[in-house]
Amino acid sequence: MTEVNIKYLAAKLKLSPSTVSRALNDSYEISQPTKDRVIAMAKELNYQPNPFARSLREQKSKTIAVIIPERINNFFSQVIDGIEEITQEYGYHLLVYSTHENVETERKIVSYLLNGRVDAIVMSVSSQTKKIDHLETVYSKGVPLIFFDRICQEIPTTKFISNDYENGFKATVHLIEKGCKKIFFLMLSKEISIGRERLRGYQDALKKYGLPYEENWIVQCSQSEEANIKLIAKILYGLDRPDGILASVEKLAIATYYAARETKLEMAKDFKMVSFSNMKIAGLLKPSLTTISQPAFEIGSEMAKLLMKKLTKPNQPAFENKVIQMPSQIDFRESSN
Amino acid sequence: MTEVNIKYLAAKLKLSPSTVSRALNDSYEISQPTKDRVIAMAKELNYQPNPFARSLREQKSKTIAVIIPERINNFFSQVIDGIEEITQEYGYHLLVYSTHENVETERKIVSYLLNGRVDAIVMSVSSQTKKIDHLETVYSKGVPLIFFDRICQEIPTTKFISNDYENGFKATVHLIEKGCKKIFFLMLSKEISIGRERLRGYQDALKKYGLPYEENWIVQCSQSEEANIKLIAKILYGLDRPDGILASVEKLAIATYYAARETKLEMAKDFKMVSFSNMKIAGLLKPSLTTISQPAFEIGSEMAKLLMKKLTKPNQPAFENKVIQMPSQIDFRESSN
DNA sequence: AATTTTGATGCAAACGATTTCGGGCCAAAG
DNA sequence: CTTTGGCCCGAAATCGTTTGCATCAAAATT
Repeated sequence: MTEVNIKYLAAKLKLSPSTVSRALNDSYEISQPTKDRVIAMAKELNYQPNPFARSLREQKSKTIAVIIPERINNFFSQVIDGIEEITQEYGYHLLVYSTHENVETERKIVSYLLNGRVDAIVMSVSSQTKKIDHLETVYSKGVPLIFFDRICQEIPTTKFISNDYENGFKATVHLIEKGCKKIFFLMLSKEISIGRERLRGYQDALKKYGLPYEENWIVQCSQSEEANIKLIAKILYGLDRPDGILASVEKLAIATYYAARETKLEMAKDFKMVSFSNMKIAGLLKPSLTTISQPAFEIGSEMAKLLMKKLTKPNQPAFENKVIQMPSQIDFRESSN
Repeated sequence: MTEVNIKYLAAKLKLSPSTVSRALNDSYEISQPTKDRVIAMAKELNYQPNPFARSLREQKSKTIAVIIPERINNFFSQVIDGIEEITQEYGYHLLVYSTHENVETERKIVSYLLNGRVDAIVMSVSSQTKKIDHLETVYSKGVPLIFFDRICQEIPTTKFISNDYENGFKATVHLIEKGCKKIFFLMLSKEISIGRERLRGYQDALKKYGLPYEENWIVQCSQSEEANIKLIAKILYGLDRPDGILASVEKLAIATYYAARETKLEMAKDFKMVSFSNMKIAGLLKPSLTTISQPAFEIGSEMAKLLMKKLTKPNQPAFENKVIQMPSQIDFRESSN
């Protein structure tokens, strides 16, 4: 298929393969006239270097793996757009995997990547991830690793999140100021870091305002959209029903819309809601949704910048063990008014 | 980094590398006891074959490129989910690229993939793609190629779309039956195939019902969200304003919501709208949106099945030059009622 | 004039896997 | 007793690049 390789070029030019290679890589050892000849011929024959031969030799792939829990989610799409924006400039490629919030899938994907297929991994862990030995393996193998959003605190590397604690706090205060007394907190799973931080903010806000709260106001939802709707509907039907809801992830806010519709309760009037979400059309919903949205694109591009620095410059140290917070934005809309 | 390779295994086992390779590939030439020993040792040392060495030798990468015009779009996300569902079973990897509707980016991406980096390409062309020599190059190089949604008719390969003509027709008829007399058609670009088919359906429906239509009812929008909103708002303000709108892509429907808001017109009452869209929450908008949604996941998985058949079985013929239509679904909601 | 330096290029060995070829060995068949 | 053929295995070539080292002429130095 790809007939034209370095050897072929060399034969055509009556040079040795090594000279051709060096000329193409602009080595100082090659004279300008020769370089020009080689480059001209390469262009003419439309020579494209074989990436595998190069990767094999150089022990690097110019490829980065991005692992996300789900694809149908604006936040993750925006993050990947941000990553791509930077990596494309450097000629890096992106292998994208979705775990579908499944740990087993996550483990399998990660295991595929331990053999040098990628130069680095950027990931957001699944909501079911509890045991983290597979992530420790990645780290111990020396594969550069960055976490974002759903981070894994135990691995000593750089992590990117937004100011979740602060926003959990602010959102809760906002609901309190709007008169809510019984604010429920919807979360996907206790495992995920992000949920925990947002929860802390929520709890501290209640505490600060001297509001009591019950253990069962913290609602653990599942992966099943239907089950979540049922669960939330049941809560909205309940005697002890909330007058405020803080949804820690977008999909639970959506489920709440459907649950409200089922129970014939009117959001904003019968109960108020704020959600963490990067949905673009939050303003078009009925009622429009008050959101806390993360700087997704920037998180992606910042991660990529860090990666490119490490991968393209010599003698770079390992990623520092630190958490970088990027500020979220709150947009107040009808659902909490 | 990755110390454990075939040579190392061979040394450990006091066998030759070739025997180890054969044992791992379950060759008939190797005795069962030897195979067992090798496999046990490989597992113990957690041997992972080097993908580049293998790709170099075998001239295949077990990687597929997916090129889409934008990431922040449920349709494309679902298609990729569908592709991944199948390819993951076969151990294939997905390189995902977004062109951001930019032809130049598309050309660049495509050129990266001509050197054997991927075993096949699945793509939806950008709305700006007019000249198609870069796609012809892909085809002539023999890289298996499948188009979907935004297809390129000129390349003789298999394409997947939904029944766009039919649905353009049906949607228009629906609007007519709801009493619309002046139905405008919003499209991104004349270049994209998908828009043209939908447009044909629209035109034929008008013709069938004996409704007149003006050339300027077909509105060419751009990539800029703001510009589109302004343009649509201007149309809604106009003397000759529509009482019905058919949006050929989701983002134009969204723009119409904002335009309506700006002009203080009430969708559904002052004008009706139907849109092609795979948005999950169309039902939660205000007013809820009547949509024609494509079987995105199935389109993805069907494409992947075809690909896997070609790539994993010997002596498979090239993809047939045909268009496969998968039926869309219309969901009637408030916006057209 | 003899030697060293420099500049430009070629040779050959990697990188890690697969595979062709061929070599023993042993049992069954001629 | 020779031949055939299956079975098990190893040596070495191969895929396309990059790179340490060798080469070799011309220029510079002593």
